[in-house]
Parts: sequence; structure tokens; C-alpha cells
Amino acid sequence: MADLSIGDLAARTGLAVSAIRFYETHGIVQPLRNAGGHRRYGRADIRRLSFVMAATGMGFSLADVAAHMAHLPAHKAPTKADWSRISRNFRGQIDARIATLERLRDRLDGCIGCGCLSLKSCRLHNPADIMAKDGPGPRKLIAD
Amino acid sequence: MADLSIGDLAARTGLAVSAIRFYETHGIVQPLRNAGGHRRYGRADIRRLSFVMAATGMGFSLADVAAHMAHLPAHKAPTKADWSRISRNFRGQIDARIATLERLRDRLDGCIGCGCLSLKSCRLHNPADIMAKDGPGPRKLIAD
DNA sequence: CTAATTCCTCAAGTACACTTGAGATCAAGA
DNA sequence: TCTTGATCTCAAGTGTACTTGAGGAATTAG
Repeated sequence: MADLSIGDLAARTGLAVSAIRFYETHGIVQPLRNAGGHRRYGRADIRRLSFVMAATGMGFSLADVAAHMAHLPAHKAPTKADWSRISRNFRGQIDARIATLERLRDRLDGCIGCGCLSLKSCRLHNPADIMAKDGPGPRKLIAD
Repeated sequence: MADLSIGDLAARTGLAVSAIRFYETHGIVQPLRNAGGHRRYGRADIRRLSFVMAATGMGFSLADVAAHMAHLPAHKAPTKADWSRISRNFRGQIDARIATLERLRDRLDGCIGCGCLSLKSCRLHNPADIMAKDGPGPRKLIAD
């Protein structure tokens, strides 16, 4: 009920209209169309987009977010259980990221103390658990 | 002493040679040149690049990182005090990011409980302190 | 000394996340 | 009804962070 135009949705989420259309190409929202071909959204889409904003704003990729949201029903409003499951999954990723940041912070604290004068002992210089598993390359250092 | 080739540096940091050259265009490293025009790095550059990897890996922009590193001396090895100052400054940004992630996490916890059935009360839906100051637009949500 | 590596520069390409613009259609208020 | 504003599609552009490739010179292992 009370379907929204793309402009309404933009106004309510703070996103640009173009961004909402872009997210649609990633399957994050799947609006219906009215007689004239204009997109019509439900209220649940406000929440979807808020979730996307929060997650991408924290540095998670759209692909990541889209993968989580793929578990939500397409056109009917997600249930409490739907959102709960997503929240729990995503929470794991957030916790992982916090842990990594805390490790980095602790290392920097160590550097403040040691002055980083010893290459061998400096933990910043050997960030083994920050760096990815498969060989050199800066690819996806914080991949979950 | 013991100056390193770009390949040596790549091997020791895990970065691609092309990435190190790219960082040079951003002023992050400023190698000398030997007679044949090849870049020569000092050991201190290993640490510089490790710092960059840690920071960019956590989602900080190169510009951010470069701004911090601009306070390090260009060609002489940074002193303990130099690194300490950078560590302290950067620590502030890390703490801010951790705090934002924790807020997001707490909101998700709230959503797990409430099931996000109320648009008005859902905190994910009104992430005022995640969203930037100046009006709508997803620009730089996590800017420090 | 030769051959294989490594390195050089510079231009162009890639991936992600969107924005901008053109040209046309749809919707809503005076 | 008219006209302004919102929306449509599709192509191309933007910024960030790099990678890839071409053509050529320097370095190093045998």
C-alpha cells in the first residue's frame, strides 16, 4: 500500500535517484511499474536502502550487500524473521571488521611505544593476519 | 644503507611493483635514482608501505594516508617521534571508525529484537549519526 | 660477453560505485 | 488543457585505485 515514486524514495532515504536506479541493476530493489512505466516502490524498500547505505557506508561492497539482501523476498515485505537473519549474518562481518581495526590500533599503540626502530619486532611491519592468505598482492585485505 | 630496488620492495611488502610506482605519484614514497635511472629505496620505505597497506586495507583513502605521511621526512629515515605522531593521529581515525561500526552493530542488534516492523522507531531507518552533516547524498558517510 | 631479468616511461585499460546528459514520455497543478 | 516537473532509457563520464601493455634501456647470472 501507498506505493512510492523513485523521487519519494530518494527524498526519504537521502539517496540520489540515479543511485536507486543503479541499485536496481544489482537486484537490491525490484520495483513494480505503473501504467506509464514509472517505478513504484513499497515502504519496505526504504528499509532495504537504509540497510544498503549503512553497509556500503562502512566500506562493504555492493556485491556483499546484495548477497545478503538476496535472501529477502523480492516483492512482498520482508518479515521479522527475514530481517533478523540478515542482521545476524551481517553482524558477523561487522564484528570481524571491528576486530581487525582493533588489531591495527593495538599495533599502532605498540609503535608509539617502540618508536618503530626495530624492523624485526615491529608488528606493523609484519601484519600477517591483516594480509590475505594467498600470496602477495593488496587484493581484499579485509575480506571477511 | 642497503638500498632496495622496486622489485625488492615489492617482494618484502607484498605489493605489486606497479602499485609502488603508483604510490610514488601520490608522494607516498620518493625514491632516489641510481646511475641508470632505476629507483632506489631505503629500508624505511618498507615501513611506509606497510603503513599504507594497513590503512588502505581498512578502507581509508590514499589521500587520507598520504596526508598523514606528508609529515614524515622525505628522504631521511623517520625518527621515533615522527612515527609516534602519525600513529597517534591515525589512532584517532581508527577509534572513530570503530565507534561508528559499533553503533551500526548495536542498531542491528536492536533490529534483531524488534524485527524492524516499526518504521518510526527503527534505528537503522534513521541512522542520523552515520549520515553526513550536509543534506542528502551518500557522499562520504564515514568521513572522519 | 651474452642472455635473461628487471626496470624505465607513458598511455590505456579495469573494476567499483555512481553521476550526467540527451532525447522523449508521463503526471499533476493552475 | 496546458505546461511544468518528474520519470523513462541508454550511453557516456567521473573518481579512486590500481593493472596491463608497448617499446626500450639497465642489471645481473652464467
